[in-house]
Amino acid sequence: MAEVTLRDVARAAGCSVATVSRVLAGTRPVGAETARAVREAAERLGYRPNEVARALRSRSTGTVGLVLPQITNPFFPTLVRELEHALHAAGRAVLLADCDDDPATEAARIGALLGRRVDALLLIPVDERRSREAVAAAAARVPLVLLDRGCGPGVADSVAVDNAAGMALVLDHLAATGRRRPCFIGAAGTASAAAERRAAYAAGAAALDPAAPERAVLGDFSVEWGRAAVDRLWPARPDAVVCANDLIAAGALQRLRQLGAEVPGDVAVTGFDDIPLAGLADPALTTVRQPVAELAAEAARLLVRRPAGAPVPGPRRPVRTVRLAPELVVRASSAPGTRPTS
Amino acid sequence: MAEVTLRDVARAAGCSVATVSRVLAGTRPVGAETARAVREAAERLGYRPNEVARALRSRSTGTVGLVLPQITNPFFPTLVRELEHALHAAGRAVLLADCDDDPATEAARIGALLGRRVDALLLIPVDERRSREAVAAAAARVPLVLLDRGCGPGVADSVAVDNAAGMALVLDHLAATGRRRPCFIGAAGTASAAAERRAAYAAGAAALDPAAPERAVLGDFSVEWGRAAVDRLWPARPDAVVCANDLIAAGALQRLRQLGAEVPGDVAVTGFDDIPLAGLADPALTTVRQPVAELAAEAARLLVRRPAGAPVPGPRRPVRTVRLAPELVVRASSAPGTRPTS
DNA sequence: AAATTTCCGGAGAACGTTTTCCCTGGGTAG
DNA sequence: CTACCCAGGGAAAACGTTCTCCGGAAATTT
Repeated sequence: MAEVTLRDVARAAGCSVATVSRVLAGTRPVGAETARAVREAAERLGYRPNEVARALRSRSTGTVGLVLPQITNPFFPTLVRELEHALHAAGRAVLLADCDDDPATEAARIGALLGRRVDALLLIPVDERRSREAVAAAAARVPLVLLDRGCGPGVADSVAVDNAAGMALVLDHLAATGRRRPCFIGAAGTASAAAERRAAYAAGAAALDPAAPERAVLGDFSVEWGRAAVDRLWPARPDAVVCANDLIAAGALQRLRQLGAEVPGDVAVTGFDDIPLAGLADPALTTVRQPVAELAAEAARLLVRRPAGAPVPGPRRPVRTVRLAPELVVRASSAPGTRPTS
Repeated sequence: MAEVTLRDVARAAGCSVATVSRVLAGTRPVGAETARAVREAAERLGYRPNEVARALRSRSTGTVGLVLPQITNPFFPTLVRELEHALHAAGRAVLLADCDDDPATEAARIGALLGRRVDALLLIPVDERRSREAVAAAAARVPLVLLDRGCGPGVADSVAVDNAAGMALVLDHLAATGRRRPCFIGAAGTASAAAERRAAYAAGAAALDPAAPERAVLGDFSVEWGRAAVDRLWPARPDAVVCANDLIAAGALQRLRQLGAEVPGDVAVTGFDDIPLAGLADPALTTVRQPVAELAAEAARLLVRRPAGAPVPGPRRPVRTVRLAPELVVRASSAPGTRPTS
């Protein structure tokens, strides 16, 4: 009653467990009549295979660990959603681990997931440097794909948006709409997204006008920092504030308006990521949309397409890195200045 | 190399697998010297117990399924975070399932989780009615706690905020700050939160002024609906717009300002849930904060505190329902009207 | 001193699958 | 007619734990 097993089905169908297993798994041809009887019995008894036993025997749990820094970071939920769907479509369940933005908990969670014998790990590292050791160790035991952020060269396969291209889109757009004195509010961390975006801004701004002084301040990826940064930058009267992500941009927008600046009249503001908040801000935020669904699909593909054989073939297999193209989403916050250099 | 098992440790320590198991699990006293040898061997070989085998034998996976309607609903991430931490602290891993707001996928996901032999389910039902069947079936097989939303009476244990109390807090606050002509933007769904909040509003508004006409419109829990609803309500010139959640409130706020209404001068706006967006809106949103951490802790407690014995004792065990008190968070959007009934 | 209990340790049976053998019977090729 | 092969089926060995017996030695009681 409590638990219908293969034995019960076999007994009811009048054959052996082996046969039942073969019918249900379709691993070997079975006589038509027997197959019918088995299926009928399984149906009638309400047989549900025990995934745990299956996992033990076949050495594969059909489970993927998803490790992220902080689920409350508004960029992650949509990513998690896409990943969950992509993986479920591939018949894999998702074990979720939230690291509270702390490398130590991250290492602990990774360890716990490995103990649970996940087939693979999908991981957004907390910190480029301090996550490296745990990530490398995990990658040696199980297929692992890094998402959104890198973790040092050659550590593991990774999928991320092309941050440089995204930043270039922003700068081109601003230049095309007549902005000449941009500034940048970035994040100081070693997280690769932070580094790549600020490097791309620096490169792009220099290309636009080599003579212009580069105005950039660095903090973290938060609304608070966006507000604070504006206080530092506004006195220089930039005509565009380029932010390293949407949260910063939201904070900047808020503070600019408090200071009496008109957006986009006096100053344009741009973000990065296109989190749901971006469309809701007032004015709505021009930003760079990450191709979240493609990111997820690509990550799932990398996980599954691990060539058969040992889970981790050679000591130094080639690491695959996928970069996806972002898309510029132009909204009100960067509309051409209605109030020219008056 | 690939996999260190109890056998290996036993061989290295010169004893039997049974002894090793006992030492490591501490289930029975073992000689001091043997224990030391075992621990040393386990440490040296880097033994990590295989949770799958353990699960098969002990009929408990140490795993909890977390089923939610849509992880992208901004109220859920913080809840997920707290749940993940609470469960991890109890030594349980979290299997995540996103239902895409569809009862059919919800049923499928529940089935998949049961196949994976989760020890328990934590579930936020998609729909009060259409989720009932699947939820009841699941509750018959494994401990199940409903979160945030109910699913019909007597189906399963549940934990949620006291929506009526929250709505009362809002109405009291509005009355105390001189608002006299409130209106309500609610959600029509059968989700229990929607129903409870609109009932509580109706009750509270009638209590304040039995003669006042009740102005309420119903849609869904979205920003778009908030915007649309304002177009319907604003002509009546309410001095307060009470919204069934923060998303609606955000939309209402936006539209009101587009229409030239001053918030909070002309009209106060309130939300519900206190999602991160609430503090970021302009003006910041007065709302009802759900005690998310307590909700999570209580849910975890209910799951674990299932009395030993059969997972589901009687055919009709008493259902426990926990209601937690919310807290009013007063922000700018409901500051006392600076522009009286001029 | 004998009888009983306590303590420590091992052998081995589960747990529910999958998979490797092996067997049997009937068909086909030589 | 012999030899071989193939399809269909069963017995049983894994997978890595936990846990129930059981046995012997030491400690305690009678």
